[in-house]
Amino acid sequence: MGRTIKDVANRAGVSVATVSNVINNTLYVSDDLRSKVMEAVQEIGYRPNALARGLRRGDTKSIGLILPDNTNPFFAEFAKYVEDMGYENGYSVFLCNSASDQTREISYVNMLISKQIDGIIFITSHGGIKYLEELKSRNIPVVLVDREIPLAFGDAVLVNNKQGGYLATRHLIELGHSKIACFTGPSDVTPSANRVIGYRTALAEAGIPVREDYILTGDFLSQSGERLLTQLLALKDIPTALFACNDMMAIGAIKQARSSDIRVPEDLSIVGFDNIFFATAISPALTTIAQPIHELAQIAISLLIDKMQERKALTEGQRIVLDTTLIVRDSCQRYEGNT
Amino acid sequence: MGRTIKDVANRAGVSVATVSNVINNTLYVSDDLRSKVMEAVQEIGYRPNALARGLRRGDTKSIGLILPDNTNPFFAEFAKYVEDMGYENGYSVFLCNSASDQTREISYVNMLISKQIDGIIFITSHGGIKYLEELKSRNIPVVLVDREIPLAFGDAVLVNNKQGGYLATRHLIELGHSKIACFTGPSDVTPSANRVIGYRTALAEAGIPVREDYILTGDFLSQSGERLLTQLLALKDIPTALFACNDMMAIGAIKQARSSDIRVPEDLSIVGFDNIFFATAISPALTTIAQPIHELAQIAISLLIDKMQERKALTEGQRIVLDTTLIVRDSCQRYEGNT
DNA sequence: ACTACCTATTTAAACGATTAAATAGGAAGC
DNA sequence: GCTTCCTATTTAATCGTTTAAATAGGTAGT
Repeated sequence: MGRTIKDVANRAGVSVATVSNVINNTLYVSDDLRSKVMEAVQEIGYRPNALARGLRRGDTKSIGLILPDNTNPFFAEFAKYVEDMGYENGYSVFLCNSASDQTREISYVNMLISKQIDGIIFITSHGGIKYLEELKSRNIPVVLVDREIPLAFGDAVLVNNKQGGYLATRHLIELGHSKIACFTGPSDVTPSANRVIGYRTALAEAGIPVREDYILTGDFLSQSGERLLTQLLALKDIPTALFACNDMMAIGAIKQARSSDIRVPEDLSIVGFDNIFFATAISPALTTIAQPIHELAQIAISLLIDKMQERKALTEGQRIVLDTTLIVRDSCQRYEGNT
Repeated sequence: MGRTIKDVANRAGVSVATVSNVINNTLYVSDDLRSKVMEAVQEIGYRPNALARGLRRGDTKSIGLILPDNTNPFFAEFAKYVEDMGYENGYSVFLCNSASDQTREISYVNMLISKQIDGIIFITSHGGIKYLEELKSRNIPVVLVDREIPLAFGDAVLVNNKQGGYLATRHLIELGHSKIACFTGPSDVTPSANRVIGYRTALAEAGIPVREDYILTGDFLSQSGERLLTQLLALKDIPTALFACNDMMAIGAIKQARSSDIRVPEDLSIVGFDNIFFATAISPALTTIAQPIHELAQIAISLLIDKMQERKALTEGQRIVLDTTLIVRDSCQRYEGNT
């Protein structure tokens, strides 16, 4: 027993067009036929084939969400909001972890194009724009999130990372620190680059020379926070404060500090970035820079939905920048030592 | 300019069948035509339309992943493994958060059916099997994970939750505790129900009477751990130990304990369940029951892939149960008080 | 030289929907 | 009663593939 529109039509004794019109409410259908159709739909448990429908209509009500790693609470939360708002608007979302690997990003973009998704939300880790060009030429809307790349088209929802890095660093300076280290992310990922710029700006403003050996490059994962802290402790002149470019590395650092008998915040003050839930759960609770993640996701998806529903040629994209805020908790302390 | 197989065929001066045969390597095509086709494909940037292909072939290389909340690190990790192995096998995955809401689960199942996914990995929160029946009748493979429901068909990959609950509780008993509370999840979710059974078994075995007022029901979220701990502290006879049915609630409890001036583990020993990454990051590091999450995901997806590729009528499903292990960290202490 | 048989390629029929265009049947106007 | 005009419904084209069946062209066998 099939379950196609034709089966419904046969059973109800009408044409497929009528069934379609009932289902989609596209044309007037008499009450008589309408109820016959609905009955037949129930009886055989008919459910429209979205492939056929999409092929004909030219859309799929599916979107792609490409991000580095859904396991990072920041992205997890973001994904959840996107999925949630997508659901409310009738879209399903493909989860695509790029693992910050460009090849994989490209491969996912191709897969998504092939699957005819209606739009993409993209938290990229790489600067390349070749594949974005292709999306443009196919008129597929894209919203770039969090990580800025020179955009030929598409909207971008960004966080003011420079301001965030500045805020974090200034907080430490105001607490009397001058030996402030920085854990950054891979250099071709703009968010952390900008956070470091903010860091440098704050130091410069305070007349504190930047020490390049205090700036260590990690990969945003907790383990690299551990590793970098060990590296930091091996320096001759150990810093008294640390700005980690994301919370996961900050948490890794705290963890490593604990096992290295470095007390936080007594021996080392730490500021993170992201304000993930676990920043409140660990001990000491992490002082951090909050990204407006809900707003970020909300804006991203509604921009995307707008574009998807317009259906006209894509226009030059918007570029929205959101501010960050400093959240003071227990991982920082006034520096009392001799400077 | 279109980008269909027909455009490729025209440009290469061959029929669409030939193009298709080149692309899919289905029939022999002379080197001459083959290279002409490949060239044309490159030139116009052709990418097969997966809708049309799926419609014709009867599969989509997409699977659905339904789980309560991708924000919970346990599920996040699970999702990541699934996505990863899916990717390696050419499948894309739809992320579906049910928020433990049955209506939403059903609605997602319908959506997925409509989108013609090839299979579903389902971490359900509810016992209903109506929709599973429909999947069966449509011959869509399902793998149930972690949460057992009477399964008419489909495979199930489970964790021995009774054993886990038992292990956790016995650990506390061996440390000398007898007043042991338990934070459980919603009652119609089997994993926590089974964990509680394990808890009761261990108590019974040690001859400790079960106190029903020590068993509190939460919802697996960290906030409910906080709330339940407050509730617990309001009791006349405050327990000295706590078994939380998942790590998130345990973490919530630790957080709340901290702000209630209850020391962990000095005043209260806590065992969690799941062994999420953050169990190691918080302080005190959480003693917990580890679920073999990687294995769980790995088995789930490979069972699913097997079924999807067999393409024959679904057989009675397998039921695989994995064991848990106790991971001792710093959140428990020997009870020295007078019993 | 004619049939027989391959083999490389093409033709055309699906797949399951949507929808523009065609049709049939009634009501209304004269 | 005949045309005209609606309106409810159906017919058939279409979306972009895959693939079974048809075809054409060549080689070999006798």
